[in-house]
Amino acid sequence: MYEFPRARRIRRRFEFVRIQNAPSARVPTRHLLMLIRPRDSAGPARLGVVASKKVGGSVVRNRVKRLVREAFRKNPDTFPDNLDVVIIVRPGAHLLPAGELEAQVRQARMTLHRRAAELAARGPDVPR
RNA sequence: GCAGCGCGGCAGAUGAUCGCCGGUGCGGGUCGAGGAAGCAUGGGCCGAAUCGGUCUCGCACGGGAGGAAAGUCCGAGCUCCGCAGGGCAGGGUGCCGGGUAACUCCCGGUGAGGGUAACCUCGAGGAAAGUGCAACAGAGAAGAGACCGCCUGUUCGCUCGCGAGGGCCAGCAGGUAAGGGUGAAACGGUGGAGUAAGAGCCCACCGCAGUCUCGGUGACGAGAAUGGCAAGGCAAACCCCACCCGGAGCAAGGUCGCAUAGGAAGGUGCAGCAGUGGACGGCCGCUGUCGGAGAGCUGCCCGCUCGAGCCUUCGGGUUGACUGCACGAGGCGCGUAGCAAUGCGCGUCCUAGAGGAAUGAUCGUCAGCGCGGAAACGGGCGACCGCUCCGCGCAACAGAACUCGGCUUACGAACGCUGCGACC
RNA sequence: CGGGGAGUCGCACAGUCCGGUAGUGCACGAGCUUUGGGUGCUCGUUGUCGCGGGUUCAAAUCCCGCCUCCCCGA
Repeated sequence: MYEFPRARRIRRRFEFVRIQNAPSARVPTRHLLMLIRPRDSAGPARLGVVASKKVGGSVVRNRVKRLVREAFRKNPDTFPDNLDVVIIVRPGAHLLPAGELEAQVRQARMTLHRRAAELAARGPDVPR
């Protein structure tokens, strides 16, 4: 149930670039910035995490990315199907107490679903 | 308790649940090869077992970051390019001996320097091969120098004295490196003797130099007699001497797949002669020779080889997969040689391979350290310490990207040693 | 991951090879010129030479070790 296989990750550079340059919607939280865009083919939501060097050294970046993936994995109902999500990590996220990052992800659930419904109504492939 | 020094080792352990990565095995799907049996029967249809590939899914088993994985500062392995020969550049290293695949590394020693000590630091060859540099200050900065001073002679003047003669100021000629002053540095140091004043001119001690003897593989050390001061500083200035060094890097390189198409612009160079073959000429091919831009010999030159194209810019395509890629100068244990670094022998183990990039998350339990508190217990003459329990806090630096050997930098607790202080 | 380059007044750069004085332009401040501003002229201020060691009498410069930033790549 709570899985995170390769099929649910964004793994190509051009995919990252396309989502970041032309996102369909942006959902911010205090320490994260989520960019979403409809998937090319149907399926569950896919995730890609971006952590720049502003966030910290390689140890800090890897740790934050793991925490974000864990939050994505444990809350599959937060992210609607047929979406690509790129989460950009903001500096300071690694200093949060345990569980706080996951709480931020859960808080974004309503917004994500509303935006996804708007996109479905507007029709596919309408970049913002 | 405070301050400091050092070295090798460690880098929390364990359980549950949910994940990630790759490996092995089994099973399902898929693709390919295969062709049994059957149907039909001159070419066909249908396609089981079995084998292999690949991705995907499921299950099981066992594995999954570091001492620095970091900085990329050295050295190697490995790969490709280059390699007839000679010369010149260029770079690196620099006490001695040993270790090593190699090193700018390590170990042991010598010398110099620092510290009360534990201990630490050193690019530590050559300045009598040559060239160069030393601002400012100072009289003088390299085999120099007389500014003040000291001393002698002499001239003029003044002055004391009855006189012989003396004193002072200034000039001139000379002696003098002891004193002052300048400087980072002033051509041995201290003391004595000596002198008009002085001076290694002479003497003692110290320093220095080459010689001899002894010890040591050697750097060097110890001693002896001699010389009689001559050789100043800087080579992380050029340099000399000795030794070493091709260039690039796993985005190296290899295999497969996909795609584009011999594109455009600019610059620059050239093809002659003779022989011969295609029956002959044009034309083409081959051989020889003259000329020849350029290319190669990964810095340059000589020299050699090739030689009709070469150079620059723009434009176009692919932005995949596998391999290299993990058994190695390998780890651990024991023995052995050695002061040690390390070598040798035997046994044993297989121990990460990702690719927007795995090794994680949550919750317990037990350890570790610090602070505070507590009744009892144990040790000590005592200051006090230990043990137990409770609460709170802390738990660093940091993430493999071809692989090793070092160096450097970052960092937690413990351990050993040195000095000082307080208390008993 | 690998290869290369640069750090000097507030800004942009010289000086570094071959060691002794840190300089130029803009900016800034003051004065003159103008009714005032601008322009022009004169004068002036401003530096841990990225950081820490070492060599030297003396270091921006020579040597070593760090830090930050930038560029390149099949």
